[in-house]
Amino acid sequence: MAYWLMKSEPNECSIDDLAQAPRQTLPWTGVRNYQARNFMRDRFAPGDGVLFYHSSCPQPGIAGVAEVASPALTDATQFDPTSPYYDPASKPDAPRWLGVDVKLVRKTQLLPLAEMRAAPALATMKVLQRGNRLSITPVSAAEWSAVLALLAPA
DNA sequence: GCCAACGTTGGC
DNA sequence: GCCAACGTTGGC
Repeated sequence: MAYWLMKSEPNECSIDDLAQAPRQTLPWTGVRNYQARNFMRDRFAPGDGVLFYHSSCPQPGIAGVAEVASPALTDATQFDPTSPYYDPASKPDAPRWLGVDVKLVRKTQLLPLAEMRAAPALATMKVLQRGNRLSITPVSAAEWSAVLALLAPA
């Protein structure tokens, strides 16, 4: 079992959107970075733990816990000309981009980025490293446990 | 709005 | 294969 941190802009998809979705499950779409895609393709497995992170917003931080709920699937938005994630170079017989279904485990109180930075046990987290921009980053078992210890119930 | 950092593109 | 230019991310 592996653990991941996945960034989402709450403007687009927040923890509340996930909570209100049917079966509290949504397809994770719009990943357009090969490294992040490869994590989903090669290393994700159903049941993996996910830290749901709100980025590019007034209060960035971890907003809840989720889990991987499907194998890697073709991201339909790459073929939708009306989508901001449309990729005209991707062909239906050779899809370039993948996603997974993500299911809510629980919403929590927001663990703000500033508190994450202040926690020594989280200092190794990829998302906190200088210059990190990856929307999906691996989380170690130790980091996962340390985050859960800091996450208060909603 | 600013800016640092990074990924991608494309000419050579 | 190199590398400069450009676009994007994302915190502040």
